[in-house]
Amino acid sequence: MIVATWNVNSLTARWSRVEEWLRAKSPDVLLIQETKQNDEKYPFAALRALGYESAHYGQGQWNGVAILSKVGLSDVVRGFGDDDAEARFIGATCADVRVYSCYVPNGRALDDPHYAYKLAWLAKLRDLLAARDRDQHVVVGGDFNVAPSDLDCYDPSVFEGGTHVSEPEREAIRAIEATGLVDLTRSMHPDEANFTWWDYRNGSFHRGWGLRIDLLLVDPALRAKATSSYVDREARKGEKPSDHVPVVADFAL
DNA sequence: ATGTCACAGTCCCTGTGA
Repeated sequence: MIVATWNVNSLTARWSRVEEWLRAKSPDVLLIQETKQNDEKYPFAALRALGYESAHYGQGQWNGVAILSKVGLSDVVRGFGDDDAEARFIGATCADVRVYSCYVPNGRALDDPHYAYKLAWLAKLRDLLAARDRDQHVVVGGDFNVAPSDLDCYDPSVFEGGTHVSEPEREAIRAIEATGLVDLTRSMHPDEANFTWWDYRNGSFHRGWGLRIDLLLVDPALRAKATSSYVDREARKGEKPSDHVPVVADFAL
């Protein structure tokens, strides 16, 4: 079973790239972040024609997360069941694997209220995962907006005093992993940076100024069944790319 | 370090978010 996660930075703007990528890679499950659409605009029918059922938690202008599946889609949950109005979290069961698509808040700056919101959001995610059914495989994928270690950042000195690399953010990721989850890309490629995002500005992609902030966290038993994983940096090239690229994994289920 | 992209509304430019 092939599972991927991709922050598309507007499914409206990215539709032709997403359609092309789905045809080329044919993942069984794709976790999408930043659809920036409501349900009325979401391409349910076009995705069905490609063989995918969809669950979407949309918000219109900002955020928006989705789960696409060729292998079943049931028990959908949207959000954490609290009063958070931002559409950043959706879960479903696909082929007996519990999957979650996460769009973690950016944080903006360490002294910005959005940073406290980010840490609180990550704590809510940890609590949900700590209470999960341990008999079921789980994939927690998405844009975490945190580079878990210095290897995941092209130049940590540039980010000193900023978000994405701060110790509280990294501790929040470790706390999520401590519920019994493995960072799949890092586990399978311990020495490669494997950046997943490059700023649109400054020619960052061609200069190699990237971060690894898009993650697939899986339970150890599922990690043992992983046969391959890769970051599809080809998706950052060509016409109208997202600033993020897909992270893909194959499991022998 | 900020050279871009996407969005909505003020609507062909500007403010906001990333």
